[in-house]
Amino acid sequence: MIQKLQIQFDIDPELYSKNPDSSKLGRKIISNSISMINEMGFEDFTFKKLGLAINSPESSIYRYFVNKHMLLIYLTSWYWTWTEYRLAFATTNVASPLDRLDSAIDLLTQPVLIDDDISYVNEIMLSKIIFSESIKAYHTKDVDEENKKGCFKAYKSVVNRVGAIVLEINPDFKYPHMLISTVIEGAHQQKYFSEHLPELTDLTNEQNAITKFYKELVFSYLK
Amino acid sequence: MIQKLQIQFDIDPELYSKNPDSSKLGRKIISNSISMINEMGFEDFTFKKLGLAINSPESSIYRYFVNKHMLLIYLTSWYWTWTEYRLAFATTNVASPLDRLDSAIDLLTQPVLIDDDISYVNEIMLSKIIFSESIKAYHTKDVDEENKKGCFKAYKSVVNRVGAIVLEINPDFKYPHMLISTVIEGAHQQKYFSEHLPELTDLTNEQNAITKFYKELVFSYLK
DNA sequence: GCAAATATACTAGTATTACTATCGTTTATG
DNA sequence: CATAAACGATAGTAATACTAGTATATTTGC
Repeated sequence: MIQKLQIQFDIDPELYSKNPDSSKLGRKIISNSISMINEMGFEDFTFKKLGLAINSPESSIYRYFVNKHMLLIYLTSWYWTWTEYRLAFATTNVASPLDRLDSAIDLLTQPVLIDDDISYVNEIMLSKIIFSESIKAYHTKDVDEENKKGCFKAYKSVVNRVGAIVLEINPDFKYPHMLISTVIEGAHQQKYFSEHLPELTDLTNEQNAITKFYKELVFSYLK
Repeated sequence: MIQKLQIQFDIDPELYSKNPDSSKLGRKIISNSISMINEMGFEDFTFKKLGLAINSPESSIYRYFVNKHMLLIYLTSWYWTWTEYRLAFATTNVASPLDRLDSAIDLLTQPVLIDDDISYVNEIMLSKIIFSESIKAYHTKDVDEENKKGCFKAYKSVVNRVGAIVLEINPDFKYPHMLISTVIEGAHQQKYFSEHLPELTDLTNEQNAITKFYKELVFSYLK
């Protein structure tokens, strides 16, 4: 029998009170919160509703995360840790940095379409959450504190890794991090705009217009 | 005696319950909310606190705005209406579309530094709010409804106007709105990152790195 | 296989937020 | 100067975001 390899990440213990990966309830919290946030949006999602859905009291969920905001940070960290793994996989053994950057932009600007993991984390839904809600993870009054605790380490690491490819292509380039964070955040926003404020984008019939736009933008700048 | 011209905008009546510009209390609500949101951030700002600050009961503020979110939308609309006016002023009688786009990017990527209006709206503080909090005006579960009501008309109009300059430079360009909304939102975010998550940017000693970055990005793409 | 530790369930309760309602008084305006 | 509109004062509600305490399972270590 073929056993699919289950990806295991060590998420920084600062991000939770009790490791959700260490118990049945914890895993239920993660998988159900992903589908619930996806359905109703982060604002309408509450620990009370989650508790109802998994038949556990609110107070039990608080043992894992001090609040729903830390849960969102946990989910985003999981996503970026996983994405760095995907990036490494997609770019090793590719000699040309231009090709590697091209693959990286594909990964960063498109939501996940297939869930090839068999864990309790649905990666398609998680990536949707990242595209539509991740900005709420760091755009709050507590950013500085949370940043000190390392809440955004995984995201910064991804930006760094792709920024390094940019520097391989053009070692004198002054703004590698700005460029990559503009692409990532821009792609998330353009996707959101296309669904809710289409006048701020340019919807066409072509597939992957957002990816195409950011590739042209990046490569014309780097040449 | 020289009387400075006071700029008057008609803000869409859909955005308020009672026009704050029509009464003393209304103007106090606007000017005090701008300084309070600036000081404590939008999340910590409440109508109760505002009421205390201006010595009026919460319930009186609700007569002007159904909630604090609509007040934020009012403020952003005011800003974008004013910015379109500034754009028009900065670009009329400039023949070259390249020069006009250059001026437009200056306006869109830099916070306001001088308040030359003598009204109850402090434009320096308002522009700071736009840079740091405006994303919260449209990144909510109620976007679609609010969009239908016209809450984001002023913003879309600015994106359109600058997008039109892009098309003058390159009539075949496919993504004028994407490009401009990327610049605007990107500049806001990079400013925020530089203050809270500097690893996502490239802070240098140079002045106006963000403006420089987006100008290079845009003009290299359009050529 | 059983005691000790740990995890979870159940219930209750608090502070704050985001409103809504009512009514009396002040202020503007024709 | 009457009358409508605006504002102030007070009270109250539902929901959210927690915290506390105690009872009951479940795991684990010997």
